[in-house]
Amino acid sequence: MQETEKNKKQLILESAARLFRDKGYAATSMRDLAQEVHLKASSLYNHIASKEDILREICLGTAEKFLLAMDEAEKLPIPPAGKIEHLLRFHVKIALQDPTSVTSFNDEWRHLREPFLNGFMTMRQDYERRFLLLLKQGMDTGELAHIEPRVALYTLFSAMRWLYDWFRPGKSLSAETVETAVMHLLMNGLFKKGS
Amino acid sequence: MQETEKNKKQLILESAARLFRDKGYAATSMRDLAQEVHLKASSLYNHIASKEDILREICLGTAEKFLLAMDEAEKLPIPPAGKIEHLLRFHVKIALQDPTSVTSFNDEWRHLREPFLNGFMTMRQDYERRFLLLLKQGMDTGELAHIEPRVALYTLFSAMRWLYDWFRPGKSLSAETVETAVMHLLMNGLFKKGS
DNA sequence: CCTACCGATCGGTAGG
DNA sequence: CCTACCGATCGGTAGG
Repeated sequence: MQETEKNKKQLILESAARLFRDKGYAATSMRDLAQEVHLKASSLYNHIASKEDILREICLGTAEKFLLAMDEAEKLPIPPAGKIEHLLRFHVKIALQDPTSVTSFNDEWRHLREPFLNGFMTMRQDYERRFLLLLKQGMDTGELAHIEPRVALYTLFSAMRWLYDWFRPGKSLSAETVETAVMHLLMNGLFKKGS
Repeated sequence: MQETEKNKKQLILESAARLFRDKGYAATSMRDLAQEVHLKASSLYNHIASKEDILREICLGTAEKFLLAMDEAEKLPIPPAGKIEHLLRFHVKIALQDPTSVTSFNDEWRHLREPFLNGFMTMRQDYERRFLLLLKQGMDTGELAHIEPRVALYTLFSAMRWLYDWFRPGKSLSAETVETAVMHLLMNGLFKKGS
């Protein structure tokens, strides 16, 4: 059945994303993954073409989500700084919603081989280029501080990585608390404001 | 000879740190490493006890460097916010000086097994606990903005990770430019100051 | 420091 | 979806 076929594949992709985040792509065996979804290793190949194929679907799927958010942000009828804030909040939200896929996207994409590696890097560069443009525009309008734009870009992206890698919202730190605190730190800095 | 013995081991550790950063610990084979230092795989074992032993030396050695910097910072005759700035500048500096070891420290430590895993985590937690205390003190004195301290801690640490992972200072981005820009962004935020 | 080799495990296939 | 199995590669050892 098409239906179950699809659900099983989705389950495999989700289990793989979790294993890749927890142990890393290279340290995750197809036998680990098979056990997770209650199959023998050989049966996985009825649903996916190869181990790399799984990583490819996760990485390209996540890249598409980021690019869609960028499309949306660019269309907003607000100044550049607002678009950037919108995107950074998206980074926080996706980190809390789908942390496993985003960790593969961030940390494991280097295990892709050509031609997928190139396709992935092209998407990533496109996102970075457009984000960089928004940063420069925000600096030109005077909304944003004049900080070397590439350094700002990578520092902002990097600042979220603990959210993907291992953080899980819980009783002691809620999703709201985290979003508020992260945004405040990145937008206004650690030092108390005042001129 | 003791002298050459030591140099060779140091060379192995440095080559391993570079391979672990570029390919990951699990994807780096002892044969990869042997080739890098012009030996056969079996000869590596005259210098090191095991693959995990290499990772352990890198991770614990780096942890010690961070703890030494913390000792220093705590002794400075300045307010807490200054100590934090001092430590963050240390994070930038070590990222530019020894990026390979710090990447293993950050990304590959999870491949350690007991009892080393526990020893490593204890050192890391000690560093985080002391950094957290400085943050809280800085907020109490009114120097630092009131941001959820643990979120601030992990966001600050995470913000540097692109420096370790893949950045190399060069003609287009010098070490000075990077340090200035990163510190400005973290201390004062992306938005232009002004009340 | 090397040659020769070990058992274990890897991703993946054949065939039903 | 499974059993049975493949060649390749893994970390590491024996012995010199």
